[in-house]
Amino acid sequence: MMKNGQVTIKDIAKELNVSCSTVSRALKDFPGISPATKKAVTDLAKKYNYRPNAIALSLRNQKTNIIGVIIPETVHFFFSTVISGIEDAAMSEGYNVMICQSNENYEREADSIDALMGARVDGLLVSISRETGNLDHLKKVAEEGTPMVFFDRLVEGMNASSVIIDDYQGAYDATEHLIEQDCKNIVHLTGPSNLIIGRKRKEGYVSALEDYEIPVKEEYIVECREGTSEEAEQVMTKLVKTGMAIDGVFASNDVAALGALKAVKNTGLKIPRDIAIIGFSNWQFSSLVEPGLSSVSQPGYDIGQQATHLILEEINSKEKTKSQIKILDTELIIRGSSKRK
Amino acid sequence: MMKNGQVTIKDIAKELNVSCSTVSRALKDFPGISPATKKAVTDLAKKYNYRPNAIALSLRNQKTNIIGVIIPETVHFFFSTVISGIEDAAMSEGYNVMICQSNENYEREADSIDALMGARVDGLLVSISRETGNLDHLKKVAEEGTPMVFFDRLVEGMNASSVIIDDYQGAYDATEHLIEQDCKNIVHLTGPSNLIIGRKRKEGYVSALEDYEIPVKEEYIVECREGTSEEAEQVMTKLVKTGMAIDGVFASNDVAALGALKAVKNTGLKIPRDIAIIGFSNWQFSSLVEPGLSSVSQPGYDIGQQATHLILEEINSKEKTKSQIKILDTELIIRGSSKRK
DNA sequence: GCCAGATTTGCAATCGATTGAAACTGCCAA
DNA sequence: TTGGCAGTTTCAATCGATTGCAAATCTGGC
Repeated sequence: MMKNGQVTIKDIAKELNVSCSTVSRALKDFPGISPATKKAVTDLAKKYNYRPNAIALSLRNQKTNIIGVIIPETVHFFFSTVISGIEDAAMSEGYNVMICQSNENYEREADSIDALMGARVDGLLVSISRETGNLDHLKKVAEEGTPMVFFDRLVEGMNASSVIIDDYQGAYDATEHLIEQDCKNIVHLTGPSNLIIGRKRKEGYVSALEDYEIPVKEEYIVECREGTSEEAEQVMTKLVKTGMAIDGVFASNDVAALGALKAVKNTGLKIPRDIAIIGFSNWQFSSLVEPGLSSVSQPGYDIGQQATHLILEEINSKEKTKSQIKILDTELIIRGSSKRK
Repeated sequence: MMKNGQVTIKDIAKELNVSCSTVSRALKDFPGISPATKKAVTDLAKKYNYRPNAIALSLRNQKTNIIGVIIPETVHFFFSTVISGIEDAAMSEGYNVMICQSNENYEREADSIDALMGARVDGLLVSISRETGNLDHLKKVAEEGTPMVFFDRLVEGMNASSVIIDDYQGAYDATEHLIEQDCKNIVHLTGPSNLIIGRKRKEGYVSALEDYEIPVKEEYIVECREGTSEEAEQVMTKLVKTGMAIDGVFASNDVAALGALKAVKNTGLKIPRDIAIIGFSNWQFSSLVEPGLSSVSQPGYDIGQQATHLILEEINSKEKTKSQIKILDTELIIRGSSKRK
């Protein structure tokens, strides 16, 4: 009966009057241990519920079997699916996951990376915060030779593997879908303009219009800086009241799309008959509102899995692997808010 | 310029031709180090971005500064807010967090606990899976002296601290609110009956009716087994069509409440005038639907914070602390779906 | 020139597990 | 009696940081 802490090899060795080496080898099925000793050791280990001390192993092997994750916010549905994918992939390969959320804050992101590096994680999966402009903290990681893979948010200026969504294509598909529903005057509600994903989505929107020879007008592209439903509702209400021709809305996220949906409803116009609406990200609520909100689904779970596979590959290969960018496809989810035909 | 891994005290010692002890003491501002040596050491440490190896410290101090978390699923909004609370509280006290999701699976829960114990976490925060009946894996943890705190899901038969929600009171408040809005015939849509939280909510509903001397009728209590919006919509539509008097709905979760909301709308009845509706959990979408869905908010973030504070208390106290159960209050969130006055 | 006393630094053990090399134990044969 | 050879087991070093205690170095005074 022990009172304090978990048993160690030493405890077992002492009780059996053998050396630590013998216990270690007995547990590992090494040759050169007599069957009697082996049985005594394994029995006692089982009785005391012996677990190898991962800390000691980490120190010796210079390998922690821990993957560090830096993520903007765990409470976003999308990110929580990513975490789920990371978790599953890591666990099935015998790795644990240490998660730090940056709360979209640069300071905290840098501190978290420091903490994870101090913990000697074998690799880092990073989705940088919106605020992050300075890349020094990331460059240090690379210099010190710790593998790093970015997900969801591409970082320019770092030669590292990344797993991202094809935001451009997703936006193109969404816009094309509206065009196919006979929309000719499509508003694009963008997110904050400093994120690459926002720019890519705008590009997709523009390209689709151009390919269908629909003029791109600046006044149809409106920024929703805060990302709240209320903001989008106000913006959209204002647009409708100007009297400009509008028969479609492509919002760069579902929250904004929902705001637009409310605004349109309130003005008495019918969805999708008068104005068709589509969002981006396929949030949980998107299927639940009335009418169901069309959206572009991002495979968060897949992103997590693929990013984890990439980092494990880098961790397990001796020489430096060539960095690669995986671009995952989005999926168009069509619901009532945009289906006219 | 190093090519491989992070610098250690040894590297610095070698470069300056002093011993490891000296470097260690210089970095820790120990007395008895000459100013010149101290400066040389700290300068070099800074230059090489030296970070103490947490693994080595953990081994020596028998303390990892890591908190292990077992959670059913990270993708549930509620749980992700809990994680956020845990993360913030832990980080502010210098702890890291290792998260494993059980996916509501007993085997995986047991494996995860083993992994975390192997990693020698200083304490465990656990929300057990729905499947978990056998408590052996948890009892082992307790025997080995690792502090453990349960959250959200109470575990009967373990003498451990817990942080939970007052489901009974939340349900009581919701029902009382409907009564105060002059509802006299209140339907209760329950979740699957095997969860404790479901039973507690039903009890709250019944108590409120009794306290206001409203007869409790069995046909007004309907189970929604699957927990989907569609199921609730069907159930509710059927109920309304029977012609029984209904002027209020208390659903034990927001998804069911939303289904009821759709059903009522489709029958042409007005919300909240004809039928008032309130749900439970205050999901993200609840504020976004039309009309806004009243609900009972569960303080997930607070649960995470409080659970973390409890576990840190246990970790930092020498003698065994008395286990305590914290019951956090829910908050009634009143929106359009139930506000008649 | 030498020693006391003060200042500064190094040695060695520790934490738990692993592993190459060395050592020990039987046992049989020469 | 001893050499040799398996079959077992132990020794000692390692990983990185810390720390009590010992040792080295320096300073100044006589």
